[in-house]
Amino acid sequence: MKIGEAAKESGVNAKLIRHYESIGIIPKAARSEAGYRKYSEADVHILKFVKRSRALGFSMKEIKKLVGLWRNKSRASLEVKNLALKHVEEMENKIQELQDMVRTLRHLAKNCHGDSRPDCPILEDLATSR
Amino acid sequence: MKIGEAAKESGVNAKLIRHYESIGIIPKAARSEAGYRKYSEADVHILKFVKRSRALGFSMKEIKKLVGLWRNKSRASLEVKNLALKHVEEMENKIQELQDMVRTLRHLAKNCHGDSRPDCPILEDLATSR
DNA sequence: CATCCACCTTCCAACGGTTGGAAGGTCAAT
DNA sequence: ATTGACCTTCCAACCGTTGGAAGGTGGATG
Repeated sequence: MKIGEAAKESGVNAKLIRHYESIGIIPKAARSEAGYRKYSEADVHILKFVKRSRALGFSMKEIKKLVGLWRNKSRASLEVKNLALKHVEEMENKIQELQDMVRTLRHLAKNCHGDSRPDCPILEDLATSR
Repeated sequence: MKIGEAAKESGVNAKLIRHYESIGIIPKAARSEAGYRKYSEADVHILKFVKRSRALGFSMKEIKKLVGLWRNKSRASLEVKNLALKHVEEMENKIQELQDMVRTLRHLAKNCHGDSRPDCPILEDLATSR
């Protein structure tokens, strides 16, 4: 399988596949005589694994670990679970941050006329030191 | 006021102040004879405005607009309000995304022993095409 | 006056994750 | 023989921030 087909199969862009290889997320692909990268079904499987991990918000660093754990059949599930829960915690912190911002901005926007007049509580807030 | 003092006053790092100037977020600072940037209280005020806007999650592009609107006394509050509400909407989308990921991962983690055994529903999920 | 230190200057590069382009090689079909 | 679809590598961009290197300036000390 050449990279284009592996891309189609896995749903991961060919460019991105090369990138993942270059940063060591996935193993270096075997090469054909002409120098083309060759992929097996197992390789495609890894790519799908990476894609799914990205969709769950893991960083590339975390994914590197996850791929390692996945391929190591003697891993402890504790390690995976801790990685996942740490990630969940980070996402929850991010959510909290965003919600705070949304709350503040919604409040400010509610008190803003939103017409052709220039006075605007949003700008007033931004311009105020706290 | 030199850049260090302006940084302390505004809470914006000196390095970041230069960066903001270079990308046109804030006007080019006046210079002393030796070439040092000089800042007024008004400049510090702009820096605080930018800082506060960042804290509310606005992108630099949006902040550029906001600074422009703030300094333009004949602006319409509608424009500011729309900018703010568009930003709120984006943040709410992001929150939704994150919540979906958290929900999925929490569910997977709950079914994971989290001990020394290797079998792990989290990895199984990641390895499954959908 | 010399020296020291804290400050300032510019320029260049890195982080993460992805995407784009340029310039060129390879392979199959027309 | 030429086209066109694919592949290769390398380099740069996005965003916002931070870091370092290499050098100039200002004011206080010895």
